[in-house]
Amino acid sequence: MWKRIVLYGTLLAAGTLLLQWLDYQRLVRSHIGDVYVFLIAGGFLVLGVWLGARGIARPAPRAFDGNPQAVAVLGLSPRELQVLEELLAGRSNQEIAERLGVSLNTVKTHVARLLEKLGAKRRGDAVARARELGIVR
Amino acid sequence: MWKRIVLYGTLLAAGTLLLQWLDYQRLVRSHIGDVYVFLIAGGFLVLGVWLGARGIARPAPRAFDGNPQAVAVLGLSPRELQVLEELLAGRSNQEIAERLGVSLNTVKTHVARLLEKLGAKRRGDAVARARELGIVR
DNA sequence: GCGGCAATCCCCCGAAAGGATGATTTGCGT
DNA sequence: ACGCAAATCATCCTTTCGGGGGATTGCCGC
Repeated sequence: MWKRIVLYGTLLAAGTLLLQWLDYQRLVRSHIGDVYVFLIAGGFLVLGVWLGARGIARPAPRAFDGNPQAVAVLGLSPRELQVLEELLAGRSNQEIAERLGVSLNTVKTHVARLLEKLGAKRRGDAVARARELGIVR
Repeated sequence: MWKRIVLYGTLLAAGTLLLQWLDYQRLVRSHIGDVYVFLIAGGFLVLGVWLGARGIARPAPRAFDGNPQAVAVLGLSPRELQVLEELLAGRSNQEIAERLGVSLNTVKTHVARLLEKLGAKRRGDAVARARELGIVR
């Protein structure tokens, strides 16, 4: 983050210096000054396009943060989120139990709580809702 | 497309006129001219950011095709694809039967064929695989 | 016309999933 | 020290899924 700010700041400084230089040139030969004005405008336009493309377009492809807001509102515990990931992968309760190193009964209670917290009647339903809420990808 | 070109052209022309005016002002009161230079640079920078954000970032959210290749290779029938969509939504066999206007048994056979064609043991597994293959979103 | 295929429906049965509770342990904040 | 939430495991019971058959209809290509 700071790296990018420094980068952009440097670019701005460079652009400013360029402007100063161009301004000087323009004062010396004032007849062709309009050319430099266009160069300045074009240069900053290109710079802006570049910044916009990689700065603003970055968050456009949807950053999957796991949507902490929704998680907090629903009151999903860390363990339940883990189980939710397993559900997303289409695993059975038994598989989840083995992968998480807990008993089948424990997985069943976690799944049951996920179902009620997400307002779902089936595990597939829970996955679909979680995806809509942006909790999982 | 032409609409946008005309729009951008108009914006450029307006910016040029602004530049001309600012240039005149600068010549009159040459001491505060640097302020205008910064305004010009900033204005075009903002314009460029705007253009870059909505022009270049446009093709980023790529279209979803449904991956006909994978469907053909797996030999998935149209009806099976319909059922697959229902599975993605997390619906039960009974719900799917009602929504598609067929019997529960029919849905079960469709699901069973989807499972074997997708190499899945559970419906959730089938959904996960179909998503990986790009058949569904 | 016959073979193949998609789509439809049926039955049986075992396995998986879900609902309803209850209980224990552990860590965390007041 | 106490209360609370999370995590854990359990039991009993019902519903849903999935696997194994089998069967019919309609359409398409050879």
